[in-house]
Amino acid sequence: MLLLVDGSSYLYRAFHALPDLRNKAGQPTGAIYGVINMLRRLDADHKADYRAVIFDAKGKTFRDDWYPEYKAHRPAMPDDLAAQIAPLHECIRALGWPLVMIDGVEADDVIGTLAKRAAAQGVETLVSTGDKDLAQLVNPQVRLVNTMSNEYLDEAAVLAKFGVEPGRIVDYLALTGDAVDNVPGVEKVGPKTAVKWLTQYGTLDGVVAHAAEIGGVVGENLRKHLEFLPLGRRLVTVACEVDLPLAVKDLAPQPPDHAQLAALFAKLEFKQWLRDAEAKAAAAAPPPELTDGHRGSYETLLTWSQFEHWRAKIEAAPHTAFDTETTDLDQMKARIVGLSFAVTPGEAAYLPLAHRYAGVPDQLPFEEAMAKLKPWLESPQHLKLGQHLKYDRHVLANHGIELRGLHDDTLLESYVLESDKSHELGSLAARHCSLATISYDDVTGKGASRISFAEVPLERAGEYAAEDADVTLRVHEILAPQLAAEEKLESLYRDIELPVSEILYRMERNGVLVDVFALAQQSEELGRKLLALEAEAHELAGGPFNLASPKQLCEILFERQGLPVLKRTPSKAPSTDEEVLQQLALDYPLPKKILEHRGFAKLKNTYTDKLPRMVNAATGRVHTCFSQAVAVTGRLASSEPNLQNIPVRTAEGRRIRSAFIAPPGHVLVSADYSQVELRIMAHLSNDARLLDAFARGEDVHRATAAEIFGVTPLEVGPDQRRAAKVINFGLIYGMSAFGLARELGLERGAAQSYMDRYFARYPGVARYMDETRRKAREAGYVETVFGRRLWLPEIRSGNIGRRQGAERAAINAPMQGTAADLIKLAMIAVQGWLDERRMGSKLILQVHDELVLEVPQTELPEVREALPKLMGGAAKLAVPLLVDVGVGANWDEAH
DNA sequence: CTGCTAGCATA
DNA sequence: GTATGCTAGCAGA
Repeated sequence: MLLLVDGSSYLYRAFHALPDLRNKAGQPTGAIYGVINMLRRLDADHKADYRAVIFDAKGKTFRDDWYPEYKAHRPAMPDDLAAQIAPLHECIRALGWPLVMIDGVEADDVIGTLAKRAAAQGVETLVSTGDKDLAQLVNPQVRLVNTMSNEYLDEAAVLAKFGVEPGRIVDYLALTGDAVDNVPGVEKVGPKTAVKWLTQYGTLDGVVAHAAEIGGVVGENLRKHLEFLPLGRRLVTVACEVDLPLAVKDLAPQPPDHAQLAALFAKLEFKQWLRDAEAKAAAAAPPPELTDGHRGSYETLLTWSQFEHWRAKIEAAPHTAFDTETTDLDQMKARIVGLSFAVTPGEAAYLPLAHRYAGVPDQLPFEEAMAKLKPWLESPQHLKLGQHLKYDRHVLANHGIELRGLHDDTLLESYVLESDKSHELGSLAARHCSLATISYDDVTGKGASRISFAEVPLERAGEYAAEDADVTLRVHEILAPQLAAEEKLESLYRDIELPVSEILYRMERNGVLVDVFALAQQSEELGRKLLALEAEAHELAGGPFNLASPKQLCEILFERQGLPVLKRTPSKAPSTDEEVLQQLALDYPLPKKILEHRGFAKLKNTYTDKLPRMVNAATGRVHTCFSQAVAVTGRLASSEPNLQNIPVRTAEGRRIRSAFIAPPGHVLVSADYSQVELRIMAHLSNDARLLDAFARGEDVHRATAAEIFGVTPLEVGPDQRRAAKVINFGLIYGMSAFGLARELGLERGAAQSYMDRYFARYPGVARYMDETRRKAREAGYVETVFGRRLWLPEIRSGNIGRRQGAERAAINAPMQGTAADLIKLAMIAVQGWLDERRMGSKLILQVHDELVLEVPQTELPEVREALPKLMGGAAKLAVPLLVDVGVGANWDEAH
């Protein structure tokens, strides 16, 4: 398909139709905006094999020779329009549209000629124009579209619109005239009369032949105009045989030059398109050339004299990047294989201590070397930096060494600067230093054939390990100044993340005691229940199938039993998720069994079977790993095992929770913030009514229900409170009326009216939501109360779904993120207090708004009293922070 | 053996 | 309708 755009016609229309846009320099930009906008729409709507934008060129045309008055009445082009032509042409070319402008030939004639040639080659043409004259070109191979009104004209549509088919449009125009081009028609003859005459007499020639028969003033006018009519007809006829210095095949779309577009849009101040172009330019740009010529001064330390030389270096250095190589990725089990150090960029050393393979060269004796390094590693005065030092801290602890002087961690530097990017050292090296690094997988292999680092040949190991230390130092030297330039981010990093990293290390090390026997017992009971349910399900299904297979389940439910499909998965398969089964269970027996089976299977497979296997043989406890740099909002994540999703909602689930126990003489204490995200919403939005509700210590869901339903708090019924609770949570998640309706089982309109009433009663919240979306759009990020930045790269996406997703994340992130900051501050306060008093109580878990401690009985009164104060006082917000404390022999009781 | 989907546990 | 991590099943290597 050939797509031809009548640039001249749109340029004039955009200039007059659009408001007087200007950039800061005062240059007019409205017409450019209008035309580009249209081209972008065309681009999105049509996949053209060939395309061009055609403009009138300067210079006289053959029509001027025929008729000196042609277009003569036109006022000179306004300066503000003339000024937009050159930049518009640049934009069009940068967009990858061939631009055609031929001296002495009008745009219409270029279009007509190209369309005709295309048809001869069997190529269909779509002409985008705002000019009705071009209707004469329409035929089975040529259509018109007015991209401003989205009106398409094929032959039938031309007939319907004008009353004559395309072939007689020139006759029609000769009669009516064309005011735009100053071609006069018959006086007093408009569309109606022209069509009437043409219908009656066939063609213009027919009309002329019968001119004498037409009565009235218009007949008189026609006869006066007879002499001019042939010229008029020639003037309005588009020439389809002009000489063109190009062919249809020259009009293939070019790839857009996003960098050039970004430069143009920046100057014109088309901000949204600028973002888009920048993003695409970045994506399209060849990745920066990565250098790996930075090795060379890497030394492998195999003699005492080499060792002492480097020991002197790190003793004297203001700070040293260091890294450990180990036997295991499990931080509680890993043993040291070697250590690497770097003090100046490009210079690093690897100290191999425990490589074991056939023919390995002699290494320095492990114990002796570690003993000599221990004072430096434990010295708070000697500053260390590294990548993910929490891991190295564990590894050293496994050898009885307590790392001190931890000054910087590139993982956390990167996380605070750009939480949404990868913080893996190789990515940091590529992103910030344009360095290609050796990956761990390259060195050890991966999957089943992965070898232990101890088996990696010294030469290869030395390259890899020394490079790690070197690159860590280089990345730090790039990131540290970036942090230093942003006071809040620097404080977030140094005053929150670094101290929290140490606390997390201690929590992981503490671990949590699990009643393995109780879990085993529960596993067995669950196993029996599962078998029974499986048998019943097979009975109901009329044959055996795997209840855990959604695919097989679909077959049974929707094909064999013919149950209605209520929902589909993103891949269009019928969904069998909990919501669907719950609905089906109202009418059929099998879904109920599946639901029960699913629930028990989840508990058994994920928890009661797994947790006992995660108990560390040496400590007898479960040691989760808290990830400090994976959640974009600033939250922690827990894995291996995840102890932040231990069941709590069902009785059977809580039984698992009750297997998390305190050792003899101790209790578990759980302290959680009450409705912390809603309180943060009150703080951020500064909404008077919401602040007041919290200040008075009201039940906030009840208060919300009273406002929405227009009753007193005492009159609020349970369903009303429940609805208000859903709304309050929905607000935190950036929910729409659609989502609310689904959740509450209401009509969309009813949900909307709830939301309208909410926002009417809490106008500060409405304002805050709008403001947050605006800020996200303009800055590309939103912030927590403590200045943590949450980047939203998709907030300006052209894809509506992605953009709305980013908007919801923008609403949620400041609340979730502030809550995350807050509990981190609380952890620092609590741990500081425990340390100061040399308490035996230990922090063992954090679950987003809850801290769990293992507390000696003797310390219970003190801890119980202190926790709410420490956590509640972690930050001064515009609302009180309420903390609920529970105590028990196990986590379930404490909760 | 690896990567994907569906489903589900938590805040 | 936000943020995570983990499981089983399954398809393609």
